[in-house]
Amino acid sequence: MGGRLESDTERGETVCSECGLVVEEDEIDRGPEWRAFDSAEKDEKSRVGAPTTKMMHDEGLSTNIGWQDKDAYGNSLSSRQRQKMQRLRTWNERFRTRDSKERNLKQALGEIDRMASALGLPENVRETASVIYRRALDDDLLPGRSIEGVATASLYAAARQAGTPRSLDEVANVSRVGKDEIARTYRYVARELGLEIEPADPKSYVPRFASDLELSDEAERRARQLLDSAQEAGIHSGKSPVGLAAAAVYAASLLTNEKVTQNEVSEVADISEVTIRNRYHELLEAEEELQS
DNA sequence: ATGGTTTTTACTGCGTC
DNA sequence: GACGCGGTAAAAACCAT
Repeated sequence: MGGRLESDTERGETVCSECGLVVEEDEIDRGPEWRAFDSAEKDEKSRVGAPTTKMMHDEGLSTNIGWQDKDAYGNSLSSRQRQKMQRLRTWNERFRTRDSKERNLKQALGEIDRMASALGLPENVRETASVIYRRALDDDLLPGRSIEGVATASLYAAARQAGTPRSLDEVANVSRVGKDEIARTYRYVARELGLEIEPADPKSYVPRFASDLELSDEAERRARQLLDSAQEAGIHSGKSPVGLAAAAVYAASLLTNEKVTQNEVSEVADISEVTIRNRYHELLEAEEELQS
């Protein structure tokens, strides 16, 4: 290896290929664009650019103590000096990993906060999310995964645990990683941490949808009731909870004469109208059978 | 990878305002 | 004519194997 200077055009940096020293950087600002003026734009911009994090937070510029017990002239060290060096090595290693974790955490918590407020999630959810993230970090679940990904997964998990779930799509919309990675990371983290993850209860979506549509409490109650009957009838397996919830809300709006259109429901629930139709038929059937 | 299931997309027809 | 709604077929996404 020659230690040449290489221009990394993708990152806009000129770095020494051997030691990783960055000679010039930030010729290009490739940070994400945070501002979006309408929802279409939001979709585009929220995904701009990969997270900056390189494998080592300091990009390999921190101190390393050589493993050979030689001094600067190549002479061997006395055993007393060797012990000293050994101690230095372990301490250096400790400090390095410690503040690497700290930076990691700092960035992750920032992201969690950002996403949580974009999704309108309350304080306690953010706290749960940070706890989950911390545990993931302590259990060394991070290597091989992006900070952003794990942070998003933590938030997703926290929201579900708190009974105020957000769908994968919603979460993916405010995250800088795609939803497949979020799903994968979430599964992994949940398994490794032994998180209890009952499938999301459709009812937990109802309040949010109802209030987005400005429906009465009565309608909201009705929707819950519909979902209870559905559960009795066992219409539950395999169908998406969000779809069920959306259908229940729609049906309830009909039953209480507060007409909202299928289209409106599909908007706030992020579910297709067809699915609403199919589900709400099933819901009404189930309820009728329950009467007899 | 595969096959079965669910969801989405796109299109069509009907009634109403 | 646009809108809300219902149905259908085919494509796509999802999930367990």
